[in-house]
Amino acid sequence: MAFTYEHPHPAVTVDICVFTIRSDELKVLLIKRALDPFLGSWALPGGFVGIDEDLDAAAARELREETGVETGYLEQLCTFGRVDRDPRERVISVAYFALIPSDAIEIRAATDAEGVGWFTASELPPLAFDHRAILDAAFERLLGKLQYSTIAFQLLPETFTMSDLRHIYEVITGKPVDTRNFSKQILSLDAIEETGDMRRDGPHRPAKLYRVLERDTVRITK
Amino acid sequence: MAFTYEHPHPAVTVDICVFTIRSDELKVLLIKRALDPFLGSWALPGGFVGIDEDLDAAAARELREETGVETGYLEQLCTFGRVDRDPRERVISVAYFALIPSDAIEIRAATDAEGVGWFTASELPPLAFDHRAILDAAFERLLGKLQYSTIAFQLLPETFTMSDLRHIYEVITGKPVDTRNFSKQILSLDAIEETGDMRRDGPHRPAKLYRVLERDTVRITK
DNA sequence: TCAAAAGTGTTTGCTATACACCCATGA
DNA sequence: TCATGGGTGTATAGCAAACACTTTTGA
Repeated sequence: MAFTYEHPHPAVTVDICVFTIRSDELKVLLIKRALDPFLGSWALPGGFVGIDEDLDAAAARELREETGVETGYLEQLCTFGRVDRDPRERVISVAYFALIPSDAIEIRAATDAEGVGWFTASELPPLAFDHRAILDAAFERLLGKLQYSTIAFQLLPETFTMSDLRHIYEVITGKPVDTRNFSKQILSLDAIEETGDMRRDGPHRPAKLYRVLERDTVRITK
Repeated sequence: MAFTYEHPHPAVTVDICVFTIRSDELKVLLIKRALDPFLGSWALPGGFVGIDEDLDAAAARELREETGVETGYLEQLCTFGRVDRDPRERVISVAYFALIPSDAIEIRAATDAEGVGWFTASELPPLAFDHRAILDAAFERLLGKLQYSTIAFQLLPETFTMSDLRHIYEVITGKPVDTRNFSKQILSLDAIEETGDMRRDGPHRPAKLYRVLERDTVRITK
């Protein structure tokens, strides 16, 4: 089957930067390319946008196919369209930025089977196409939004401690965060509530468990 | 001539939200459509991306063709790709956001000749396609960046007074701005300098003229 | 001399930061 | 009882906001 147009049309793809926190590190989902060009290279998950598929839907589909995560935070990042970014044909890629809770990753992507892997954000392998530039833009967005929105909550499991949350900030910014100021500031947002339960996990005082009030809303706080 | 692909390809366009300040109002550039669909409707300037043309270059070309402005501030806004946004075929549009100084508009677009017009941002006519949503997103971006960057300077002519600059803020936000706090705040950015000249334009004390130090850089200030 | 906009400092309140000790538990 | 991380309050500094009068000019 062939599709013919009067004027040349570029191909349009979505590429998704999927972040999560695991083992005290910010992780990025990459897949190993099974086709030329860049066969064998690591790359962002993504693919062609269906001709009858919305952009967001295409990104959500790819996210689901690669991680098994149905929902999760997804926002459009920006569009990369340099003429020479793909050696095959003109490809314009709409990049997305996704965050998923650390406990939501299904086995498919969590195991390194089938050329899918989670990489520490600061230790990435060489990437195919301009995917390194896309990831850099995504990380910058993440770092920015951390400061003025509730975006970090998207990385939390159902219940969590104040330390878990503080840890997310510390891991992403790479800087220690003052515990007293942090909990004051977070609690003043009225965005989380105590579950009433505690977590006991070591030779120390148990930690209060919290849950996020509006799980699927990211609020601007400043 | 025809172009054939194995899989269906969408068309890709750029649409540009061009803002300027004139007559104490925020103005938006619109063009009257000369073709179906939406023949006779007002729409954002824009058009198809050349198969060998970068996205930014396509946006700059459209800006030049419609306003006669060679440079000017241009940034990618976001990409609109709803399946049904164009009744003809699948069209994905990369939206851009442009600011031009109030004195830089060439006659071509400044006169209402050939179905090109500057509209007050708060009094827009019905627009073709999803262009109203694109403009809303652009205005939101403008309002946001006004607060934490030097983006407003892009709307200034070569030399200007402190009142001119304050006026830009007042027109865009719709709120009065305190003159004393404003000049303190602006001067502390070290982004403008006095030219040494004054502007005398009425029965009142003359105003100092300033110029922007780095005309083509937008700096994040917070 | 009057009307109109330009220019300029200080006070106040709030937000952000710095900082240290006791608590509850498991081993 | 000791080591470990959890939990909490206060004092200070820096930034943002409120606020009014004098200056210079053209008519």
